[in-house]
Amino acid sequence: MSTSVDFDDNSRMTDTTPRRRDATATRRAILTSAREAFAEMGYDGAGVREIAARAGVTAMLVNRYFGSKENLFAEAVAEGMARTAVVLPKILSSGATGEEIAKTLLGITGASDTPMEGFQILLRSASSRRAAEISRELIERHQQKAIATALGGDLAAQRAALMLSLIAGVQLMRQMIALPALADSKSKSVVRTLAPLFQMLIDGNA
Amino acid sequence: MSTSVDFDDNSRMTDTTPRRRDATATRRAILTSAREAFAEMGYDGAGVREIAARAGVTAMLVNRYFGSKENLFAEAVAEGMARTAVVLPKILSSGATGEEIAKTLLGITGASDTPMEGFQILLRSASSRRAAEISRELIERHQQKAIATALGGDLAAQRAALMLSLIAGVQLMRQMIALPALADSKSKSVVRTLAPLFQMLIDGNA
DNA sequence: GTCTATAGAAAGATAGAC
DNA sequence: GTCTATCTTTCTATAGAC
Repeated sequence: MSTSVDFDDNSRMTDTTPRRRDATATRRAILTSAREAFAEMGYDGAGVREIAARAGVTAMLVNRYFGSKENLFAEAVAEGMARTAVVLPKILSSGATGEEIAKTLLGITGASDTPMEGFQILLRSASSRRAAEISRELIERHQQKAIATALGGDLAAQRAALMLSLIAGVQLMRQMIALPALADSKSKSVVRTLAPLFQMLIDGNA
Repeated sequence: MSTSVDFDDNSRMTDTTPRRRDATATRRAILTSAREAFAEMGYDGAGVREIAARAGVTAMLVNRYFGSKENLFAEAVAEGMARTAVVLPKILSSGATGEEIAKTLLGITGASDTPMEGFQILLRSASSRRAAEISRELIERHQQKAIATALGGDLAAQRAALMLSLIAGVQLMRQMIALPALADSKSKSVVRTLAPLFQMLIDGNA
């Protein structure tokens, strides 16, 4: 590298400098963009071009950094699920009541941008076989085990799985399908109906 | 029968006879094929070519009979939901217990071809905005009202909506995500945990 | 009524300049 | 490290023969 240092020193010759040249920042921007796009439009709906455009780069870089769309999706789901993962086990481990869980759930499934991004990606991407596999792995590792531990008692795994089912179902019907009875009606009356279900899953049945 | 066969009689002029020439049967075959394909692979995953091939026709006829893929999907969801619709309200209206519902649900979400095709299409197609709209309309009209009527009592609409949420969530986690705690473990222990939830939605809470 | 053939758009991924 | 330009495939939808 002695004599041919002519692209940093004397930048007169090759002065292009197309962008900011920060690999980690670019990678991070793509991943964030992908997380949002997948949550909004699902695995099939979100195109690499669009994800790249949101991140301010070209489609080529997506494949350069992540190899393929599938790999990008796996990382996006992992990050989304990691974010979501902190919410539920936390409120459970501190001995929350069914009503508190119901309130929390309804509070974070109303707006469009939510802490439930992991589940949203999952729901919007359930069509893809590969996406389902990736999701199962992540749910099992991050969500179910943490919830089952927090719940404790008999049949903790099943109760945790059913709690996840109920949460996913509510998010689906309320946020994505927008079933009026859940989306439009007063949160309070929904909480009243939903709370005892969570309470029963917390307590376990004799 | 007897003398008809005008494509056999004067077959000298137009002798092609490419297929059987039964418009309603062809249309019906396409619709059936579409219902299965959408349930299996979702709106984006199922291509018109593949749907047509399963029905034994070419892709062109799909658009001839249904105008577009979106219209075809709408009809397929409608039929799938109508089939699913008869299951739940029926067992509810006859005063079923939570345990009976739980047993029924687990019985029809294990196999691959199920009476829950309507929900399956919905879950696999939740990525599509248009699919969600179509589904909401159909769920509201066919499922929720029937269930709410069968349930009766206070907050019947919310209770029905939550029952649908729970059903959809269980189907999602058990059949599509294949969460081991729900998919692999003995049905009996899952029923034991699930039954009181349904019972509570049936009774309504004081 | 059904076919073959193809138009036209959009997808994911790659090559090579700078 | 990032770009432009392009390859290849796949999709929905249409045109026209029979």
